Amino acid sequence: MDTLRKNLLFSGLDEQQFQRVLSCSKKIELKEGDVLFESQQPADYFYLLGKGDIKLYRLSIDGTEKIIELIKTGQTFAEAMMFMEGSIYPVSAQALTDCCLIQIEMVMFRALLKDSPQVSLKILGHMSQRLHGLIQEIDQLTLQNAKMRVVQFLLRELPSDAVSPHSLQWNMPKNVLASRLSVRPETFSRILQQLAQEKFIKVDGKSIDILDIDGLNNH
Amino acid sequence: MDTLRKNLLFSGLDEQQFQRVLSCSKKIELKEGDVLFESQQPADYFYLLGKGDIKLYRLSIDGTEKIIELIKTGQTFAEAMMFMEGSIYPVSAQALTDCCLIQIEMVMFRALLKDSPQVSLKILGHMSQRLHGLIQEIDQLTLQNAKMRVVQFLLRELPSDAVSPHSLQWNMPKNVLASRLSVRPETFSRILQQLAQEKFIKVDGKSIDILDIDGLNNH
DNA sequence: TGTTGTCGTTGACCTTAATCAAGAGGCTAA
DNA sequence: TTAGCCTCTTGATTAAGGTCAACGACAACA
Repeated sequence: MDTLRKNLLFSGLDEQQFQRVLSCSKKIELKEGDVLFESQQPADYFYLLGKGDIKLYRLSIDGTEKIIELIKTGQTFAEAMMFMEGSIYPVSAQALTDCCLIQIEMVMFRALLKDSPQVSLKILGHMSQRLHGLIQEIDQLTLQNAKMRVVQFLLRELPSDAVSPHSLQWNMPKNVLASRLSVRPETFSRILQQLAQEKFIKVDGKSIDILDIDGLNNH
Repeated sequence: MDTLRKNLLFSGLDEQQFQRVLSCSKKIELKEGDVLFESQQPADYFYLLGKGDIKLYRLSIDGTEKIIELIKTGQTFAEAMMFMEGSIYPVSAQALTDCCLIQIEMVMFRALLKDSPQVSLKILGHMSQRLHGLIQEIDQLTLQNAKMRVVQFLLRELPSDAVSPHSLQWNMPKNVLASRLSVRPETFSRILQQLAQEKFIKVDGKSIDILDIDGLNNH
């Protein structure tokens, strides 16, 4: 429950309010592969991920999966659905690794917001950011090609003060990254190989060395 | 200023609060083609469209335009950016027709929110919906092909109680619709023609008759 | 130790929709 | 009226990326 206290979202709360949040929270553990919720299910809870990785995704009719977002330790998710009439999850959530998370009742939390404008504003901030991110996503899907998307993705994974060379590492399979980027695994592989040939990166299993950040920036 | 009073967003305000909103609002008029704001510009205002049509769009480096959203009379827009640090517009806005709109100062309005949790909740609701819409958009871009997108678009333009046949009409050029759907005008034209051949619709200039709603629903 | 399964890569081929090019129709302005 | 400019459509071609199939690497495991 320490994770909860530390999360920015709740930092505007006084002790009493925080206790109220606690009282409608519950610890949840997931094994790798467990499904937390599915798209179109009623959205009664939102979550704070304490440990592990979660993927948010949508399925098409023919079963194809598109990962909308990868949630990492410390992030909250699904809180954006709290305010819709009907309020169903627009995505499904599945654990990529063993996870430990905190489940918070939306109804209770929403009630709390009436007394606490600061928290409302914080959530609004979160949602603005997510909105911005989604617009950027649409941008990339429509105005840029697959290679650009991969490049942008790599650049965004870098800390802002990174200098070449810099090493990146993932603990999830490459096809997950591919889906996140809306590219087939085969294409993802080919693009990485191409970037390696151009001496921008060096691929070695699940880690990628970024050799030339500036080079990547100019396509 | 009557438009303002009628908008749902402000319906939770008492007279005094409403006066505060008024005091930081201004009426704006645009001619067709006028640019209201551009992407990356500091976001100081949000807007309520009283009359006309506005397009929100992004430009790629090579000048290609992708319309993110078409705003119709009565809608508010850009209010989602109110809560970002830095707070810049993620899109550009241009008038498709002569417009009449109300500009509201974000700083002032944001201050108001601290005293009025109901309005905060309303805005949160709005943003949830927009978020949901964007996710659906990504869904359509990645999990569906161009024809499906057009079909979904047509279906969504129908009022929920519509029965076949039903006539739809636009006052904007077809290439605007095409960009909204992330399809080239040529492709859009071909798809409409194809749907017409399949007897699902009948195209006549700027109006389209939907002949078979059920047929469209099953692709 | 081999067996099985997953993951990643590679090659050959195919499909979708973009691109390029041309022309038809409509509207406005001179 | 014609000229010029849009918008829209249609046809031919192309390119990006998806699909399919095969295979090697590697881990888990009996």
